[in-house]
Amino acid sequence: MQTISREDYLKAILKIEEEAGSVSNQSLVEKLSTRPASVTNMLHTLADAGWVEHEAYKGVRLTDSGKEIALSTLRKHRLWEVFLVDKLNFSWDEVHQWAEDLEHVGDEELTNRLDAFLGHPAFDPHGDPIPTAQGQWSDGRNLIPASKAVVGDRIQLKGVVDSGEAYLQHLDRLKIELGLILVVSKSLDFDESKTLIWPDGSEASLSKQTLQNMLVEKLSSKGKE
Amino acid sequence: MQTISREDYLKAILKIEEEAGSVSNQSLVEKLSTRPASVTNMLHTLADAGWVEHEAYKGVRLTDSGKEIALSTLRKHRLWEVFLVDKLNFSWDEVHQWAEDLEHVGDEELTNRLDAFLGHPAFDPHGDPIPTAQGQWSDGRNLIPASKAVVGDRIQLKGVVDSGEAYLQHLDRLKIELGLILVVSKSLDFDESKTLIWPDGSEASLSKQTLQNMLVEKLSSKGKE
DNA sequence: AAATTATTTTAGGCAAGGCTAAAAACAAAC
DNA sequence: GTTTGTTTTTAGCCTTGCCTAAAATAATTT
Repeated sequence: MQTISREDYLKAILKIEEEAGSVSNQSLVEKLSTRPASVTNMLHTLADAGWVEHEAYKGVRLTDSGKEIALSTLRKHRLWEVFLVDKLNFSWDEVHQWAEDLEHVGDEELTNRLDAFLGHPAFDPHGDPIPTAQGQWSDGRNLIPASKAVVGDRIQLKGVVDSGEAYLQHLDRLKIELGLILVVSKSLDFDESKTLIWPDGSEASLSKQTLQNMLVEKLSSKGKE
Repeated sequence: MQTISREDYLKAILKIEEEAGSVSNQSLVEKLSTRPASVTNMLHTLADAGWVEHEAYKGVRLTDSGKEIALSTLRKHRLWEVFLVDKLNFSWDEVHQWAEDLEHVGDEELTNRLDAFLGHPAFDPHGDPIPTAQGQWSDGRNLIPASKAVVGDRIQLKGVVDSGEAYLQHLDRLKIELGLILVVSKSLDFDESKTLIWPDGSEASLSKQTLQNMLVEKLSSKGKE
């Protein structure tokens, strides 16, 4: 049976698998701020439930059913983060703790409705991808928020993170639309804004906020290919 | 320290105090679907924390600090119910279980932002009043949703539950505004709609949805006082 | 290879909060 | 005012998930 603690462990294992490839007990101790004995304990529980495969002294791997739970939990976490930022106007750095609680609430149905209500966002407020209901990472494996592009990059707009009305109107006024290719010409550290060059040669500076919402693909750097 | 279980007990005690005046262990056994020994146990815990006064064999009463926690929990519960119904389009009978979980998430700040996001609703989807941030029951002790009025009632609009744009425009089109006095002339069981008479003699039928959002005061029944 | 260090597991406790079964206290009925 | 029945409490046990301390196993160094 699923508990808060078990979901937390599965989510942590998933993340470490992504980041590091293999999952040691030590890595879980660090990620979860707990003790080695607690980890060993819980890994037995998770293995008994069929959510991980665990060989003593050899590390863990998620099973298919374990991965499903972990992805669903991560999905809920990131959707709730979007809710807290987009709807309740929290800043992106204030939301993690509450999302940590909210991720354990709701079933598939509630999560899908929340997803729809938020406009099917592809990334959370930190730019991390939100798994789909089918447990896929958003297809844009090659897409990044424009906020992560660097000077010199040629980027093409492939989607938006938040499809709220106000934001789309904002893009309209800037003459930004899907498929548009831009070049990053300047990047300001202090407010994380960037200056972009349009195909017609005009320039404009976009805020961090705006850039985070633009889902872009990096094209070959000074492309004339 | 506050836990989920303790908040559940405090909320249950508050409700029983409202409904029955005094709170027996037996009433808590029923309300919480638990066992007598568990109740006695928890009452000791709550008394030690200073949230209730408990004399053996004599029942419990909330202290001021206990009441504060209970009201805050109830407030969160009802606000989340409004969220689930108004924003995620659940029906009013589907939301209780999830609200039961959500009520334990978030602090004062988050709750107040949720409240603002929802338009400071005064009643939850079941017509139960939502305590304010100050722990007051919404002042309208004498106000009810129009959906609870019966045929023959003269009712006066004193407020709206949800102040969303779309709903207010809907009221406009019906020529309904604050202070208007209406008489209930007919009530249909199958869809819970009601026919109302305007002061000028015109009639119209309002949906359950619309009625639930109208906060009215019952005036003396055929009033010519 | 042997020794040292780091990691993982076992063993045994602890707190929260549930439970059953039995005892104690109150309430009602004769 | 006993007796009977209901409610509450006590006593003792269970599960989850955390902990420390010590033992066992890997990994690294010499």
